[in-house]
This record gives sequence, structure tokens and C-alpha cells, in this order.
Amino acid sequence: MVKILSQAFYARPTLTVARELIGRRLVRILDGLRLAGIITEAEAYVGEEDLGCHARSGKTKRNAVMYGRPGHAYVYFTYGMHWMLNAVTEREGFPAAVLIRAMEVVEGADVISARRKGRDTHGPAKLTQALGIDATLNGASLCDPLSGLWIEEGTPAADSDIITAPRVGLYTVPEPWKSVPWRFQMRRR
DNA sequence: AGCACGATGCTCT
DNA sequence: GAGCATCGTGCTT
Repeated sequence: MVKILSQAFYARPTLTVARELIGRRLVRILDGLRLAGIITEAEAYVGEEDLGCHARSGKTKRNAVMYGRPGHAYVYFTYGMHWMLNAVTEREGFPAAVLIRAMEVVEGADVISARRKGRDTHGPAKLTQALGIDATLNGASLCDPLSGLWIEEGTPAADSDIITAPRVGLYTVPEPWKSVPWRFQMRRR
């Protein structure tokens, strides 16, 4: 029996959720077909204090979903062409989320390969492009199959199979936020 | 295998 | 008007 991760899973400290998302199965229904990948990399963005987080300057139109209920998708556009997928965490009113950065394809490989023109899915924008994730999914529930996007229990990675590292791409973010090891990644085999 | 760079447009100051 | 939670290409080692 396949289990979809519940809102209670996401309503916990963001670092915990980020680590526990490694090894889970990200599922997307696209044009009636089921596509899926095992999450292999994720990063935590935690509140207004975290100067690497979009909520660092308070609530705006773009980041509003992060202030909402956990277990929802925060999808935003960046670099003029890329979509990023995050899972909102913690309690309602506290802005935090986990950026899903990479996956290993396990279902719908033919469709994904065509969408990606044979290239990989190890990258936050590559993953959203592979799964057809864009602004229409911003604010969608990750706990309701009707949304067409959710995360299943999968096979959680053991702590010994996870490595941590600084978050990627925060070039102008001040320390310590630039270097805190809030990136979780499946150990390379 | 690694690094530099240009693409490209939305969001917030 | 600047900056951006990136990607793919092309060039250098």
C-alpha cells in the first residue's frame, strides 16, 4: 500500500523534513501519465532570519505560499527561464520550505527522457522541466492526489547514506547563512 | 573534467 | 534597474 506523505510530515522543523525527504518518491501526473523520481538532493530555507531564504525581507506576493500551510508546493521562477519546486514546512505563518534539487528517474523514463532531450534530472530546474512543473502548481497541495503532484513514502535514506553541504548558488548571501550545511544529498555510490 | 559565460524575464527596491 | 535558490554550450586543461 503506497502512502502519500501527510501534512504532519511537513509540519516539523525544516532541517528534519529536508533530511527525511531524501530517498522519497516524487510523483507527478502529466497528461494522465505517472512520472516519478527518487529525491536525491534537497535544501532547507528557514524563516526570515535565514538571509538565504526568500522570506528574508518579509512577506511578498512571490513568497506568500511559504507563509501558508505546510505540505504545499512553493513554485517560483528565476533566472528568466527556470522553475524551482519547494515543499512548504513548519507551522502556518512561519515561512520555510525545502527546495527539491535532484531526482533519479524511476517511472515514466521514456516521457522524461523525451522532455529532457536525453539529459539528466540532477538539478532543481532540470527536475521541474522533466516533470512539467510551473506556476500553475504554486500553492498546490502535496498531500492530495487531485493536485497531480505529491511525495510518497519511498525508501527513506539512512543517515549514513546522506551527506550535508552548504546550499548552492547563494553568492551574495552573508555568513553564516551562505555556508550553513543545510543541503542534504544521497551519498554517491 | 572543469570553468566561464550568456541566455532571459520576473520580482522587488 | 539590479539581482536572481540555474542550465547548457563551448573552450581549456
